[in-house]
Amino acid sequence: MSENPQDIRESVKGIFTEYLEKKGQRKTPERYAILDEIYSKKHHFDVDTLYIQMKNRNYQVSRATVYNTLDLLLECGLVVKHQFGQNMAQFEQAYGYRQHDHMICNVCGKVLEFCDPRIQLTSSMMGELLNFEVTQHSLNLFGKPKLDANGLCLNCDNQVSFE
Amino acid sequence: MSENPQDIRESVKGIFTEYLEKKGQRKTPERYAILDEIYSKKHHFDVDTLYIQMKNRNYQVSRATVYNTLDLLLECGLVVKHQFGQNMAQFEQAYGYRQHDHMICNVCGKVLEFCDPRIQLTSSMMGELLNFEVTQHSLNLFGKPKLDANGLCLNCDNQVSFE
DNA sequence: ATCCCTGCAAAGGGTTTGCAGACGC
DNA sequence: GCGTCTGCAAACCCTTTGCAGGGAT
Repeated sequence: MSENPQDIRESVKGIFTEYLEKKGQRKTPERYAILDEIYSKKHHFDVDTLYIQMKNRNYQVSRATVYNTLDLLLECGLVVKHQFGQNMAQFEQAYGYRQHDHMICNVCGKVLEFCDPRIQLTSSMMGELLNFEVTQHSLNLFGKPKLDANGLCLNCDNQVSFE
Repeated sequence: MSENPQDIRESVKGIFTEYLEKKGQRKTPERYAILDEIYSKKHHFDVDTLYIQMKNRNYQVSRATVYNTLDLLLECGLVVKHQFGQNMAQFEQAYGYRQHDHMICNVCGKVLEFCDPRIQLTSSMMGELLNFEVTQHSLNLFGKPKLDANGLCLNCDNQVSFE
């Protein structure tokens, strides 16, 4: 049922191709390189990280192209976008990954994931009630990490203080 | 149990005073004017709207002071901040208002509110599970409004088309 | 050959910052 | 009077845009 990482990279390439053809858009190497970079790394990223990563791999793309391609990937559902409260948008892979939501650490900004199927119930119930066809949801929990006896954060192992 | 609008405006003033004194911050007329403006209007607003509103009332404050004061109000819990996905942060009153979440219209950007107590359950359960003391949450549902037989949006009554 | 896409750099827009003068304490 | 807050404008940062050259079709 669930594909391995390499299969996923092939699958998303196929989906992207289909999408580009349907929309009459060009299949440029830059676009595929960006898609592949996204799906070869860990789940979350921001535009600049992606841009720098590709530059470090000696694959030169402009920021404009990164933004342009991300728009396409958002539109065909291969990537989702989040605004966790900072200025910078965060993105993540959307294919081959189960539905989940996010817990954001108030101290270090780290993002953890969790699942709760009840969110789906709320989502569909409220859509019905308010006359919307819900296309996306985002539940973000913000919190202070609990510390162990030594004042170390149980999640990031950093020394944190709450003055 | 629930206070009327005028009582609320007095209550928040008291809370703000207490907070400013505890933090050793000055009680400037600008700060109180901003707080009062926020609690005299409808629930949601953004920085620029607030700034313009005050200017129109001939109460001149600088944007810098608005931002500064909003930080204080966020810190003492009288205001909450949202990022609904646009560039602009949205704020809302946090005192005297029941816990709720938001449905954002993909077409017109309008924001509706709803309540579902199950979110609290998810929030506290996930805090426990992930070792966080959850201080805030935001659940945003994004959706396409359902249309009536004439293609009118059931929520905003505007003619909308989904090309 | 067409004309969309890329890369570059400049513009945009919300937010933050630096500094001088004002004023709460 | 001291030290912080305000107002103004410039700086900042992420994102978008305009334009000329290049590559997909």
